[in-house]
Amino acid sequence: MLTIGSLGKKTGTKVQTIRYYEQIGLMPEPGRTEGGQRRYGDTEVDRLSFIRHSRQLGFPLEAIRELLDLSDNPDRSCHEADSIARRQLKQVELRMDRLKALRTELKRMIQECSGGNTADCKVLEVLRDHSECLTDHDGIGA
Amino acid sequence: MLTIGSLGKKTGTKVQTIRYYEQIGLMPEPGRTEGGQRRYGDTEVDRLSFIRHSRQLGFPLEAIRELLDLSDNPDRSCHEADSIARRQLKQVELRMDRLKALRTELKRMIQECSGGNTADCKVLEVLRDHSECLTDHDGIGA
DNA sequence: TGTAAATGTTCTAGTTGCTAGAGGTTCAAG
DNA sequence: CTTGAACCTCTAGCAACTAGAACATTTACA
Repeated sequence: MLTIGSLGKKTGTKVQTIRYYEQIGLMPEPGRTEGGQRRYGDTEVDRLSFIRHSRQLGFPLEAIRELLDLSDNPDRSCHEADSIARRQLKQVELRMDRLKALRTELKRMIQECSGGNTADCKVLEVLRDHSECLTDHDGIGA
Repeated sequence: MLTIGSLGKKTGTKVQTIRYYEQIGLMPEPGRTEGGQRRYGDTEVDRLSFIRHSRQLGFPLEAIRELLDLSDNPDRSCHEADSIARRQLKQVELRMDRLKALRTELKRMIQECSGGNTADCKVLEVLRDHSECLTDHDGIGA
């Protein structure tokens, strides 16, 4: 039986985060000691590992909730899990494309820095001049 | 003189977002009509364009605040702007590296999907098996 | 057995960068 | 002069946590 702290260490999760997952129903309410402290077993270690690994792959918590659901019903079709993963891959590729464009522009900006004073700073100039760039209005690499 | 709506259209910014920037002191308080509606001039168009363009390049609002500050003081050194940009480039490259790793793992996952039922779904299996991956504990492509 | 340190508890509020809605006012066109 | 679009303020919500206050429990060691 593990304390919340050791579970955290085992899975690379902060204690507060584990409690947060419990609060939003992603982790089950665990057993408690007489004094009211949480105690965890192997099932919980596995579940939390699954969650953390999925998070590291960028899956949003709602997608993880679906995946856990699929995982709990072994007779359902694999296609659903597959399509969730595909959706996630699309997201990742989209973000990569955006970041690539950003990197290019940032590099250009930096290369042109004269090192003088800000009055003729290329960095600020590029930032000011909106027209030069591919005006991707809902931009940001979110 | 522009209304907040036309300023928004000109710069690709939602009205609420402009008010939010004002609230956090990134945009100045503009003049008002007798009825209390905001009216903007060219200065504000420029400033907001600068902000939006910087956001599209992924700069956090705090960095933009610094950049605007530099921009307002033309006698200060360009190096500060340069180093902010460099910091930002580092962030972008870090995120790209992470996303690249994620993409690889996601692709592998998807390719191995058998299409059967979830009991032997590779996607779920990979997600369950934490050991296979480069355990990047504070991971996420944030 | 006593006690102190480490770890646990709940609750609330903050983070970033917006976005949405309620409920009301002003403005510009016809 | 009316109508309807666009404005106003204010509050709350989103994701996915993180941090802190104020207190309780557990564990290790003397």
